[in-house]
Amino acid sequence: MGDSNIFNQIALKWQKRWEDTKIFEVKAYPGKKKFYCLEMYPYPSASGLHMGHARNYVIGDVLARYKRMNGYNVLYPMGYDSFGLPAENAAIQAKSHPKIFTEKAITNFIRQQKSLGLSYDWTRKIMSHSPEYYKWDQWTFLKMLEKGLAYKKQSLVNWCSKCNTVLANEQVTPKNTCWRHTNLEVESKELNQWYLKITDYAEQLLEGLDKLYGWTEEVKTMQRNWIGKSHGTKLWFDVIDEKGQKTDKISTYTTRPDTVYGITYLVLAVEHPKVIEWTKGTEYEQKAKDFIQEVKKKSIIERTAEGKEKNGMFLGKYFINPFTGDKCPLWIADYALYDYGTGAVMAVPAHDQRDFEFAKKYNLPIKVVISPTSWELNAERMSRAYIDPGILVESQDFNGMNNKDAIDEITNYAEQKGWGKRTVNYKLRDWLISRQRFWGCPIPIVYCDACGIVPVPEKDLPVILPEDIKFEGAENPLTKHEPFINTKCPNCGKPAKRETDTMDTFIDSSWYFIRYCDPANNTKIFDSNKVNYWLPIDQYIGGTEHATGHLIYFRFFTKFYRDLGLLKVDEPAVRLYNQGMLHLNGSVMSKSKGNVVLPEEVSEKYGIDTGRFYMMFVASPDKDMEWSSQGVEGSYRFLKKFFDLLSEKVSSEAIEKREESKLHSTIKQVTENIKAIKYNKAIISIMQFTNYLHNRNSISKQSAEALVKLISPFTPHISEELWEKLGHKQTISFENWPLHDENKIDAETDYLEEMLDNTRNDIISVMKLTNINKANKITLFVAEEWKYALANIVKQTLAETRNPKDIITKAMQDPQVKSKSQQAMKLIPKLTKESNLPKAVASQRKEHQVLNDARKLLEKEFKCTVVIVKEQDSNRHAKAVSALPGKCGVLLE
RNA sequence: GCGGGGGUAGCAAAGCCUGGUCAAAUGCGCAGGACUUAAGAUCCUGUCCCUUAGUGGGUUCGGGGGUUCGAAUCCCCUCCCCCGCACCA
Repeated sequence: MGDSNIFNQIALKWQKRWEDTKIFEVKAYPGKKKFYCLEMYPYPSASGLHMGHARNYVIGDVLARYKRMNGYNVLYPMGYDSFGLPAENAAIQAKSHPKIFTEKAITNFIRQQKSLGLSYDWTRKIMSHSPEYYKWDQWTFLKMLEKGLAYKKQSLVNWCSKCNTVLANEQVTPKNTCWRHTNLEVESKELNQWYLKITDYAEQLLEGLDKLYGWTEEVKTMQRNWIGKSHGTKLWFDVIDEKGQKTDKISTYTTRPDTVYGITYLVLAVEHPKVIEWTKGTEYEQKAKDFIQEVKKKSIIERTAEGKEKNGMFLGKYFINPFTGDKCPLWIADYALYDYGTGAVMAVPAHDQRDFEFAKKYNLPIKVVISPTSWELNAERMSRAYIDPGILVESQDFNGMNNKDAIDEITNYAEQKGWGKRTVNYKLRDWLISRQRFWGCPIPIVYCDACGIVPVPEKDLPVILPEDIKFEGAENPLTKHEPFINTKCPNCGKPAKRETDTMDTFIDSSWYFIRYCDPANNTKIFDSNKVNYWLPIDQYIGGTEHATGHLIYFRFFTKFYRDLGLLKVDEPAVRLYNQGMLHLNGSVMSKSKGNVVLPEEVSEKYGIDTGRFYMMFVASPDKDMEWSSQGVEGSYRFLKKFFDLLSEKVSSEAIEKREESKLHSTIKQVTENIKAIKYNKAIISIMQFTNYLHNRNSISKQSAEALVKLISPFTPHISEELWEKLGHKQTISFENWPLHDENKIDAETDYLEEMLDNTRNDIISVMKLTNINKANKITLFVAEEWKYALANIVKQTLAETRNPKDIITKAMQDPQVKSKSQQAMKLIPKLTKESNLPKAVASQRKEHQVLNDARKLLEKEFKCTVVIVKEQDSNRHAKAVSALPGKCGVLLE
């Protein structure tokens, strides 16, 4: 391989310098404005990172660099989500230790990330597999235990046979597969596991969403759905035996208490404990067991997909509907979910589609209690449930009531009678955190025959994951590691056994962003002062795929620490940015698909700045984009042009007015667009200004310096180099961001410059056409433009009225203006914006001035006399027209 | 079904919030030209259609309708694509 690219050499030079001078290391600095910019920390995969990952990091890096230049104390850290299965599986295969794989991968990640020029404060690096970090996972767990938020229970759980562990609800895909093995369905197992009571925070997690103004609606909606709050009513019914004796109670949850008079049966989920209880010793016992078996064989998706055929079975029991006194049958059915509500459903077949289908299949009665206003429902002839609003019928005292009102009224009535109670229900479930795997944070619990479940005392933390382990098969080697398992009960000192399950790795990522604020603290989880200074995260960047997992968990943890009094914020991140995916050859770039572009390739060929620039330029960072090697070439061409221009063509002359005007509007646009993370637009402004300067073949020092600053967040290495070439000794990274001066932006000047350019081109064209290469005199015919006519109208109208709309109308009535309405209207906003008369006049005056300037410039350029006459000066105009074919605006003499 | 995001010239992608300066930025691609022995690189010009030295005219922003002096932009209807949730009682 030959010499690497010049940009690459520059990149290496500056990366080394940044590292040597430690310029990106930060400290909490109370009183100084801060900005916390964070990308979701990665799992350090052995395959390293490709440009798709790089895109994500560059989005944050650009912002971090921009904020630094705006005087913010910027916290921009990186770390590794380094517990987890891939490393463990690799270790199993190689009969080695996951730590070895993990740390090797991390080393590689760091090397790659540094090569991207990311301005992280590397001293804050955290790795969740280090005992210094996971000690505080354990500490947090103990705190939760203390507060009653961690508990152990026997329950049906999701089990992935490939991962050989249980999974949280959030880790099961909608297709009911494991998130890591998307073609393997998860199984259901009944296990005794540790849970975190995230449901205690359901309401806060829901309400907090309204405060997250910097989150997309998409993610907030997903979280709302996931939390799944609904208002309803709990109703309980007396259960009777065949003789009519009351034997038990059953409670149900409904959002439709207005339909209680239409209940004709009740179904329980198969998991409901009452099923076994009630059928015990009856003729239904075996049948029920078989039915449950049958249902459990099916996957959750088979059971719960909408439209699936519903199956059920009568339980041989009845209940009394207290509203009507009717005796109705109790069933079990596969469509009832044990997880939701109370695990039992009061069935109203006339007004619920699922109940309707079930009733039809098993010939259960259908009773209409809500009637549409304009026609009559006939229970026998219904082909589907009636779920629209209507008027109550067959509902005793509530007959005739609008069903919406009846929801409230009937609930009141039920509460009065003691039959039911208003409740709020959530779909959110508690978080199952036990994992039957080795490579995770040990759960700090000891089981003692005498004392039961005993937490490891805080002083004994961390419970360390042993290094001398042997993998045999896929099983967690901790279960056979005697020195780990065998311990003494912290309570009574007798021999006891340690919990061998480890925690879900999402625990690690639930608070890592807090630890960054105080990463090396070994006396407590973090220092509150430091954390209160840095939090909340001002800009969080990561994929939408975490919407209902990590992004809920980290909010939960934040609220928990807040309740412990450790920090003050309610929400971890006020702004969340979801980046788009990078594609190659039409599909998402990924190692497993084999369609990756590596940062190394890009660096070698073009320098990494080119890659950064290209990715930020092609599309808005939140949109998916396609990698195109030709596109990268284009960016490279531009950067070379940019680099040459600023290295060689910087002049010492004072900045010209027009250049200054363009410079200031460029500063304005770039700044606004970076702020809004519309980097693509910011870059385009930079390109346009650069191209403008390039055509003029010179650039003032003022523009040069501003331009280098403006581009520096995107192409930091090249920018440092140019900054140095411009004679600066300090890094550009902390230079003041350029400010634009609105007064220097002069649209009028820009417009007139364009006009001058056109005129110049006209003259050249005419010269060519007439074979004249030098004219002594050039006469320009400038149209007595509609502008003046319009300005007059505006002036007049303004004198009469102050309503811009009137002006427009009046202008349209003027035949002269109307004929050129399209062009004429272009000027209207300018003139009417502030409805102020002097401005209209001023703009008129200015035009004359500039025409004069134009004349001078043209005279200089063409070395001749230039005469400007109004087009209406018809003599001269006629002469011009006759001198050349067509209508002529330029006459050469 | 519910919720979210989209459909713009050969391709990618701006513009839409705040209607007029929009035949619509920018990049890629393509065509022509300059330079060169040549290729590459670089630079210039063009790139919806017709016409022009410049101007100008015509038809465009998924489809249809409306509001307006004026619509890619606002409103209504409709078609298509993507993504989340989904028998949640």
